[in-house]
Amino acid sequence: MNTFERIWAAARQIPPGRVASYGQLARMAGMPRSARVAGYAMHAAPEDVPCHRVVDRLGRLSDAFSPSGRDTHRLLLEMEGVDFLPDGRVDMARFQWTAGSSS
DNA sequence: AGTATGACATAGC
DNA sequence: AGCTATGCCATAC
Repeated sequence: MNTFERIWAAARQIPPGRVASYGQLARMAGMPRSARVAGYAMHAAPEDVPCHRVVDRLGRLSDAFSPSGRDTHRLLLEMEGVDFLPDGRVDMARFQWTAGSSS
C-alpha cells in the first residue's frame, strides 16, 4: 500500500456530513508528520475519494480546489448537511470527523 | 541521487 | 488577530 492509498483510505472513511483535516487524515494514515503529503495525495485522489470532505485545520479548503474552487466545495458540503460559519469556513467544532463519532 | 516544490501545521512576531 | 518563518515528508524533475 502506497502512502497515497493509505491517505485515500482514511479519506474514504469520512462519513457524509463530516469533514476531516489533512493533518488528521495523515495521522489516521499513520504519518502524523505528513500533513502536506495528505493534501498532496488529495490532489491525486481518484473519483471514489471524497476529497471535498477534506479541509485544512481551520475548516477551510485550499485555494486550488479542482473545478470551481471553494464554491463547489461549499455546495457539496452543504448538500451533505454540513453547516458553514459566517466566516465561510466549515464548523469544525461540530463537523470535524473523528474515528468513532459516526453519529 | 540531489534539489525543488507543495490541497498542511505549528510557533513566533 | 493576522502574517511570516520553519519543519516534515513524499513526489516530480
